[in-house]
Amino acid sequence: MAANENNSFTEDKDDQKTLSLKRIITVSSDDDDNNEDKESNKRQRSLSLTKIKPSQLMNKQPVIRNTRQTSLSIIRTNSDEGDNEERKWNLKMITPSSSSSSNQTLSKQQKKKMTQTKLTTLFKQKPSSPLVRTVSSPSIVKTETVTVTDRTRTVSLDGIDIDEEELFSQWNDQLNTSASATTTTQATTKTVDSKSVWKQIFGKPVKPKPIVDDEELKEQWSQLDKEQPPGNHRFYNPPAGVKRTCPFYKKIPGTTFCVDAFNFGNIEGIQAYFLSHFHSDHYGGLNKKFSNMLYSNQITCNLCKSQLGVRPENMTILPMNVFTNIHGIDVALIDANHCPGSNMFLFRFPNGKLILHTGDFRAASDILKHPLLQPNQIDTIYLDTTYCDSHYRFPPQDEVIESAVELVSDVLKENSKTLVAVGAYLVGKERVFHAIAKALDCKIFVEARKFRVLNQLENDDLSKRLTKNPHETNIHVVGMGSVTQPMLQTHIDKYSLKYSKIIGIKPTGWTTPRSTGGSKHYSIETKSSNITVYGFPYSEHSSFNELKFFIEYLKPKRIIPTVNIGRANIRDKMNGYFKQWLSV
DNA sequence: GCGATCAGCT
DNA sequence: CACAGCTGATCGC
Repeated sequence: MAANENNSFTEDKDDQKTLSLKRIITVSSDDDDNNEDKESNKRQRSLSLTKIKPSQLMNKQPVIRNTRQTSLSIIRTNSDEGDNEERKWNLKMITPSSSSSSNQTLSKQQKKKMTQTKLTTLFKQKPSSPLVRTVSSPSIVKTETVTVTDRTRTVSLDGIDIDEEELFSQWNDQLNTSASATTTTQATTKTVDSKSVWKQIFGKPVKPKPIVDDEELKEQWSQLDKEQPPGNHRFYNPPAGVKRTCPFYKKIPGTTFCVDAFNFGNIEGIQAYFLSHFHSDHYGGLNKKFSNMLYSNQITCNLCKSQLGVRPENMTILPMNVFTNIHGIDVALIDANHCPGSNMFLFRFPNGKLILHTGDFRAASDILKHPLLQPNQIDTIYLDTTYCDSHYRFPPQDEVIESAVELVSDVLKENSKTLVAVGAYLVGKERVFHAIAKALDCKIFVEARKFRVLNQLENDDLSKRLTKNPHETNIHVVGMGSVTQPMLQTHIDKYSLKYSKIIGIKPTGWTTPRSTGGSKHYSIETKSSNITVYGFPYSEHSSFNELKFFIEYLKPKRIIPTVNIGRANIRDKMNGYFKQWLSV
């Protein structure tokens, strides 16, 4: 297909024709859920959101609040200067056509098969979970999907073909060296020299592009500053009696969609409520009374039902990696590499314009290889800017996991009567304790609620290693907040007959990596005779350099950050980064 | 007695 | 800090 061969967002009717159209069949739920839900309801109180402290509102940065009018986003000039040709990519996406047919007479199995994509192993589809089976489709929703069946593509610049594998391995090398090149102090802030990377990749320097401030967005942010005090907008709640309104950055302009916005009741003009993943600061406000239509992936919908009691008729499960037409806009879910059941949303308008909402994500070369994500094609990116500051550097997840596995086996070799407590979120950080359990070939103890949650993540090997019996294994999963000296003491006291020592593993991106000379990526946070707490720089958000590469590769026209946006000075700083990245 | 929300804390 | 909560208190039904 020829639709994506140039930079602009042109309409191309042929595009639509060459892609195969498939229809998802609505399957009604037979509510086969068990009574475990009742038990989970007892835990509801834990799902409330944290509010900002009054003291925080009072004493922080009053000057900045009232004196700075700041902008946040940028528009890349994409106009018709001749210089544009310099940066023009030639992208080809080969999409073999397949026949479209009526599904009315197909068997259940065939229907299921049709909703699945044939991408590479990177984006393998899992079979539907039995927990929530409904694909609710009220009449207003069209459920035609456009299936992308091939991720083969070639990238060339000025007639030179680029080997994508080479390109991405260059990036990985750069990221690795920059992550480990930290000194013990925070003295050097080494960031990757993108210009040289791009020069290596393309064999010649790339001309910088002029960047223009986005006045419209500037205005939207300053409006928001007037409505809300500086601080964390994600947790902001207005004074009693004042209803909080949905901020602009949670709405997708030109649509009736919002993303991760459940704290605002019925939002005016919104028909479709998208949820990117099951973390409380994103689903906050969602409960069984929810009466609109939520759109998310299978895993997240499972969790919304079992943990929050959201009714299946209020949820539409969307398939991964294909476009589904919702209220006239195509939407594709792309794995976000954050927690299980996390996805990004790619919205495609009838005229071809693309908007990407990353939700929470960790940028990786695998994500950039996705056939739906290509350079110079995206208009606006709503970006997870959690670690958008140059001092946030951490190693690739695999390396950190390897370190954790090594540490645990070393400790167990030295003293087999050691209990290993691995910190995790309700959803998130699974790879750490899973890898340890796989290496030791042992089971994983988790509490009853977490047992249910982990069994909904469609990970068979993980599921079969879980146990609710703490005596069956010395790998225990605990909440991240429980990985402290006193709480680990309490924990080991319960099992003191069997264990003489306990180590805590705290895998969080806030742990700055420390150069220990080798490949060990951990630090000792606290230590006593029988208790040691280890911090591992294991992050499920992008590091600064990963964000940088992500943006430098995709080159959107406009960036709207979704985290750390409560303070104008921080927004200014991020805006400065965005300008640099887009001009490379 | 239950669920929802809030304050405080990590 | 910010992440993604957790615990305990209070309020409405």
